[in-house]
Amino acid sequence: MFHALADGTRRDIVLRTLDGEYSVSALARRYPMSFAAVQKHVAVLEAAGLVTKQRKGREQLVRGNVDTVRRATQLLDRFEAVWRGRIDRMGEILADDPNGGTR
Amino acid sequence: MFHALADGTRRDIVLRTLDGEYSVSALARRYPMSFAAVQKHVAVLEAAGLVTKQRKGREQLVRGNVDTVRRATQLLDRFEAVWRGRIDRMGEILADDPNGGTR
DNA sequence: GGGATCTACAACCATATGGTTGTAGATAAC
DNA sequence: GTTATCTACAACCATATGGTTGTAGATCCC
Repeated sequence: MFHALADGTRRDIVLRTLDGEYSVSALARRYPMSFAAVQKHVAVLEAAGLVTKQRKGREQLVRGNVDTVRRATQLLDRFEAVWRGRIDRMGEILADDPNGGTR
Repeated sequence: MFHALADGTRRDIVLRTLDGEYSVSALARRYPMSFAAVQKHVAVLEAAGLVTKQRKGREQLVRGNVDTVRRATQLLDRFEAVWRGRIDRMGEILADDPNGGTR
């Protein structure tokens, strides 16, 4: 998932498709690369669950999936929680032992 | 930055070093790979600003940088904000036009 | 001083990545 | 029916990635 978000074009595709539906070719027109390249990016995003595709006639509509974005956010929040835990423990040590950290 | 977070070993290193300080070799002992491999991961994380290194004698202490994690979180929050904007607009359309979406 | 440890970095390798072009199947438009 | 459009996928290429081993400079310990 982070890997899928690691590419700038893919992040942009997610942003666009969170804002509205786009066919793959409509997306491709917006980037200075071939249709096939954009198609691959969409496939990576789809495999990561960041977008979903829905057939509509001959075109395939791409929509961003906010639930997966939320899961990424939650994962990063857990990083911050670990950090807070460390800071809290440092506070406890200072509170328990007035001489903590000195010799 | 997302690229740096895209590797599982690197995410684990960030987690550990957010929780406490580790020398590079102390980190390396925890993973089933060579010291040099872990060193490279740390270098990638440092370049992305996700960890900082501080010399202490012959060892190099690695600390996670919560500020950068926060920036990643904020970026993802912006993704969700775009999504909310879309939903809000959809709500407005329905409110403005009772026949919206039908033929 | 001499040996052990920690780090840095280069060289190398297999595979993944991001891009290309080309071909082919469905669907829409005329 | 024929042509144009949208999509899928394969083949290919250059470069990046994640791993290895090896060498070498600092620092610590005896």
